[in-house]
Amino acid sequence: MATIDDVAKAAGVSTSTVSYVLSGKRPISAPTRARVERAIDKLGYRPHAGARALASARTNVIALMAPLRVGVNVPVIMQFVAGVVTRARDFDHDVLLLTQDDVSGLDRVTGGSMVDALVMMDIEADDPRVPLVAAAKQPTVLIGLPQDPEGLSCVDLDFEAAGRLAVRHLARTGHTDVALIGSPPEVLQRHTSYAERLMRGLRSQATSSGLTARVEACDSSPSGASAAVDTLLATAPDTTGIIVHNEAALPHVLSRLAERGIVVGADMSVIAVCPTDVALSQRIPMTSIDLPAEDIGKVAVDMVMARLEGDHPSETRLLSPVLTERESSAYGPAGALD
Amino acid sequence: MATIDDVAKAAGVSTSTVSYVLSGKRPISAPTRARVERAIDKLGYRPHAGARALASARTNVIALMAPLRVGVNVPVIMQFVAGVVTRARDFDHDVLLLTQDDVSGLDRVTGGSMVDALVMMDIEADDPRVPLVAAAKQPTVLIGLPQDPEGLSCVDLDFEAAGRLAVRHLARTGHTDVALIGSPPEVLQRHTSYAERLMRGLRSQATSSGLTARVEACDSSPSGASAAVDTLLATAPDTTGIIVHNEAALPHVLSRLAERGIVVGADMSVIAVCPTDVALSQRIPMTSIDLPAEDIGKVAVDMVMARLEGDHPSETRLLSPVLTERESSAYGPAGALD
DNA sequence: TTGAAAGCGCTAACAT
DNA sequence: ATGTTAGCGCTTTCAA
Repeated sequence: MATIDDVAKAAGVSTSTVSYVLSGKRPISAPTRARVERAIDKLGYRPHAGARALASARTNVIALMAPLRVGVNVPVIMQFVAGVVTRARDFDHDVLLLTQDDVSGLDRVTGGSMVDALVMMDIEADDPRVPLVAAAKQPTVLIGLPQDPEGLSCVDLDFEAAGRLAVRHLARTGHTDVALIGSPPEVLQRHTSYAERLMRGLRSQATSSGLTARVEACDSSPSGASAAVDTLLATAPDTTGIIVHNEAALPHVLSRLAERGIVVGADMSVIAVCPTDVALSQRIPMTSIDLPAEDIGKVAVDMVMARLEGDHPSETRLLSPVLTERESSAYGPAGALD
Repeated sequence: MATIDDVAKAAGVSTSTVSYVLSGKRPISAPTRARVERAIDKLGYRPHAGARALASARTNVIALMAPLRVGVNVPVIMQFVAGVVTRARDFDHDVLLLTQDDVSGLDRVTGGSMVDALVMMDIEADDPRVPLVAAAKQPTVLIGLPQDPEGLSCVDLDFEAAGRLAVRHLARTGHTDVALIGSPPEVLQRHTSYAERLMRGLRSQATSSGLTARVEACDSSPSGASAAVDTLLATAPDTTGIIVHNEAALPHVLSRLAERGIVVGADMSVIAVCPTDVALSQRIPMTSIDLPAEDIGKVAVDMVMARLEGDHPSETRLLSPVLTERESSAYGPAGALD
């Protein structure tokens, strides 16, 4: 491998000149620059990442800590990851992938200066990783919210607003008895923040809109989804509006409703909270509140890069939910209220 | 951040002693080792990854190039990724994630010495990435097979054997007219190797077992799956055995068969080629040939590490397919033949 | 506009 | 069993 000295020699300049041609951190005359550039690609020169990191204290790598457990919303996670990786490249950074159950990985990559910054997904209310990254010298952005986001940078869909929006929409379209079919019990037990935030918004809006709102946890399996639907209809037979916040269970919920002879979009209004592509690939196009997973991943990178450049303060950004009406919802028993 | 010199000072030894305590590359007396270790965790010392890479020409990072495009078998990809990441940690390596459409990333990470080795997924017959990695100084393992695997390290399920195995099983259980519902047309157009290999095995076995075998490409959407089923039953109404090699389409294929009043496991035998967890999460437990995605990811790492250590030659490892009978298959019109 | 040279923090050959 | 020291390849002051 050619080194910067080889390039300097070949171009008849000093090593620092080559370095500055590469970094653009000081003006270089056109002819010099040309000679250096020619030497660079004649030799196929690539700066050595380790040497660069050692000298500059910059790695051009960010860490992404993602839940790699198989089974839970994998496609959605991939959308976040894709957003992060794509945007990182825009900032000339690569992505080091860490898994959730490798908490010691945080120490390793931050302490060992392997990365310039971190993005962490799937934050729980009382997440053990948060104190670790708060103590690290690298800036971190969380996708999701811990209990106390004070002093941290976070980004997520505003799930509380999404809960309110969904209920408000159902209320306005004449529904009086609504229900949430939500995350699997395990997710709730871990107090994963998005699940609880959505429930909070839903309950508060139900109260202020004067609706009854029931909540069912829902295992993502077909049988789990069937059970949730059956329980719901047994205990609250007057329900005419369902909010589904569980991508994996959604198709099974719809199947079960169909099996029971309930026509979605007529007898029952169903609003999904999920990425748009998921909403569109169901048996009928779903009225949904978009979970813009890829965008959130990109915003996370934007935020972490901003903190890396200037001394931006930490901030929490909650993206406003957008509801799009499609074919799975209709007016309820009370009719139009607007 | 504490440096190795700080540690040496605190422990009253030389820097090299600290280095050797860390690497275990030469014997250290028990008391010395103890003093060094105490100093290390008193200071919270972490070796600087860049410095280490510069001095040792080892990064302890491997690159994983994975298709991050949303939509195609994402959960299965995640299983491969999980296997790679997990096993890499066993070798004290981290994983740098590259995406397929970032071909220049290969140059960047190899030329810049960012990684010790590479694992590449989703290999196409004439993959443009293959010549690049073949020229790199880092060893590479491909998950999948290019047209000409000569001189390359590859690992995959033996899809050709899987195709044969599936057909042989159907033949033995009395089926005479079988069909493949396979990958989406895009995948076939890219000549993704696994799709073609499975078809080849299926056709050759059909010939030697004297069966008729029809092949349908199949878009992963519900409507694509319905169309494939409908076309199949229209053009080959005597079909009693179907092999499905398309995880995403599988549930929709089963739904369509059910809609048409065809009872899977009685009127129609269906064999799925997919990870076992996918086979088990269908409406009925599927007879399947396992795609051991996580294992394959692990083997890929094992192979790449072996090449990194000794001077192992390149090799291609094809894992033997295993068929497990469950409830989706039964004897066909010709009855038991064994 | 360019060059010289001092590190960055570690590893490993060479000594003892 | 341990210490000394010469790099590894780059960035960035300091000088010109």
